Amino acid sequence: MFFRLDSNNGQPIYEQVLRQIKFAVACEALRPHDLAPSVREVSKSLLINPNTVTRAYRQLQQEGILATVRGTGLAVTEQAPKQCRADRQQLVRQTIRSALAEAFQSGLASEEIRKVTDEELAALKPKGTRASEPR
Amino acid sequence: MFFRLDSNNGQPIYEQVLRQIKFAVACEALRPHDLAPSVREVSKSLLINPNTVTRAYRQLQQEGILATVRGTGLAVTEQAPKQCRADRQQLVRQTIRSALAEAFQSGLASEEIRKVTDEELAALKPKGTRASEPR
Amino acid sequence: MFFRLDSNNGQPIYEQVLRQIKFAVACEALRPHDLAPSVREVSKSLLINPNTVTRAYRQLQQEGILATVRGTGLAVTEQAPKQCRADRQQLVRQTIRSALAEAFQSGLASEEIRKVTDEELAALKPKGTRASEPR
Amino acid sequence: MFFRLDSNNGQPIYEQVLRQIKFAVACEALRPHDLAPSVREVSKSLLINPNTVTRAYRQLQQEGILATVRGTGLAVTEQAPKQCRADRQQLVRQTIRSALAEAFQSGLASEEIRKVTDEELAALKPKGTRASEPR
DNA sequence: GTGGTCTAGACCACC
DNA sequence: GTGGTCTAGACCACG
Repeated sequence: MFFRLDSNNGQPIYEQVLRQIKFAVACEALRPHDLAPSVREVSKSLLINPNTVTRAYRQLQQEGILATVRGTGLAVTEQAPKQCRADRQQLVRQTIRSALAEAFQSGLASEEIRKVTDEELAALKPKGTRASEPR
Repeated sequence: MFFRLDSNNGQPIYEQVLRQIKFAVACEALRPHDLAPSVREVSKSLLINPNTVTRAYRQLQQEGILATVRGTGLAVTEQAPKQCRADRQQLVRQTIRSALAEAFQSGLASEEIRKVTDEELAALKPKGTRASEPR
Repeated sequence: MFFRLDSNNGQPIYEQVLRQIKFAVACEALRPHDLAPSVREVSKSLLINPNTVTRAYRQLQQEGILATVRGTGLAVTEQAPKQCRADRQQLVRQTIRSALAEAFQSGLASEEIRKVTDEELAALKPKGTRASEPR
Repeated sequence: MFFRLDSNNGQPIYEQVLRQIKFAVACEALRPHDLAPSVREVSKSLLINPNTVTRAYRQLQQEGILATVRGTGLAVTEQAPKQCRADRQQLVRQTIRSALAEAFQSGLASEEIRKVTDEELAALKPKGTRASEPR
């Protein structure tokens, strides 16, 4: 597994791990009955404490994304893909909504917000589009 | 003063107070040499701890938005309006940027992000159409 | 608060804490908007690690029983009482069900199970009834 | 052999195996001097790790239920039937006792517990009425 | 004072 | 090897 941590962007590490697992499930990099990478493995490769990984995994269990197979590891559940895809949708929507609401509340007209959003989107796009360019 | 607190939306209370002062300055509800409402007044009307207000005011002093007038209170500085307007711009931009970046990073295509953004903006508009009225 | 820990009965400590909070809510010893005893307080009085308490409290938050009031503590939610009462019912039922199922599966006739259950209930009763006897 | 595993119901697999052997002895499906099914056989038919079966068998030897017959396998001992029947009794009793105790401790009156127990027993009965048939 | 996060390292049961 | 629990102690932001 190839995790990346953005340390110090305000997001707790355990949550970054959690999201990346969900993301992997959403893109079918992890499928039902697959084992998630072991706690020790993740903690070693990311140079973080096993407890931090455990915390992410525990929450994933509570959400029904992972389930323990004793002595074996944590397996992706059958329902996980559906749930993770839904999650991603909702998460993104929520984030955008609150950002826009904040912008709005701070007194900007919606046209201005729109303009800013378009600019930022344009600034972001290149990185993602380049992927389909010939190398 | 016309403050509103969204308790528990993740934003620290002191920061909400801070922003609203800045906002008031940006839209000229507070002008240079006006006195900011007293700590006591704010804390009583918002039912929050005076320390919290103090903290917001302290930071506003550090940023040069407010300045003490001995024996009188905290007054808005001459440079404050310019600074607050700039701040507002930058803050909003930053917030939107990171929200979009997060959306992007979570694997959505920029068209999808665009769509979601437009929907959310439309949902927000009704309440705030007033913002585009002539001033 | 007067918590009791049955150490070494197999139940994790964090879960015992969790249950006792739920129980307190169910009996209205803790009501909505009350603050749960602080992490440090509980950990000191039970001689357990703060993290263990934190874990219980975190789960109570996830279940919507408690909610953080920042810088203040963890408050019982409005919905908590209903939820805790339901929980208790369901928990007990589930425990009994699986015990009986196990008994059944191990080859006992239901009359035998019935007999054993009655005996055990009788053995348990005195402790609870004695409380209303004169001392 | 007619084993069934409830994976992930909280009971260790090795213990489920162990119990089912004991059960087989208790109901005379396995009699003294019979050979217990081989580790290989069991592990293959239940799709579990041979070590897990070995562990169950090791404990059965320690309890004197099984004994090695060199070059042949593990045979049921003479004393086994008596012991297994006693075990079963005690196990069931213990399970029921702790379930009831938990129910009690969680604040229910014994009448309520009684009611719940009866309901659950009734719900269980249909499947197992056979248990009261003459043998 | 409050909770939230993280690290370090221990011990356990299970496979 | 796996996860689960617990301890000890640190640092942070918030009120």
